[in-house]
Amino acid sequence: MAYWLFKTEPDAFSIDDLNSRPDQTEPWDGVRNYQARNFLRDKVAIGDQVFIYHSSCKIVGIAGVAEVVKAGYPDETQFNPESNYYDPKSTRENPRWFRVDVKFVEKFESVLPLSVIKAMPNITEIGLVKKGGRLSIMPVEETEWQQLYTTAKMN
DNA sequence: GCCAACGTTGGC
DNA sequence: GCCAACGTTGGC
Repeated sequence: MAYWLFKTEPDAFSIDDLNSRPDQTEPWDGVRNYQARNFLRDKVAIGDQVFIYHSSCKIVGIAGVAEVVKAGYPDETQFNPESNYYDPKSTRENPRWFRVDVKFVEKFESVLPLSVIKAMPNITEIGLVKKGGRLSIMPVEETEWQQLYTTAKMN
């Protein structure tokens, strides 16, 4: 089993939105970054654990946990001219963009803020603190996952 | 295939 | 709203 972090803007879709769905699942669509695409297409597997990260909001940080319930499959929005995520260069024979489905697992009582994550001395590999923190789908090492999870639960 | 220009992300 | 850090595009 692997660990991941998915970003979302809570103004558009938050962990509470995920939790409030009748079946508590959601397709993670609209990712249009090749590095993130490669993870979604090739690496993310059923049962993997996912930190849900809130970005571009008052308190940015890790808000809770989800679990992958469907591995990578073509993102239908790329074929829809009406969609914001439409990509005219993508074909059904050779889809360019992929997505996965996740289900709600838990919401932390308080968000683990990015400022705290950055101040944790052993958290050095996660994409949040590398590459300018701009990747929207990133792997999390198991040792870092454990530390982040424990810290989030203490808050 | 290089690289400048441009667009986007995202923390602050 | 600013701006730094990236990613993408397109001319050559």
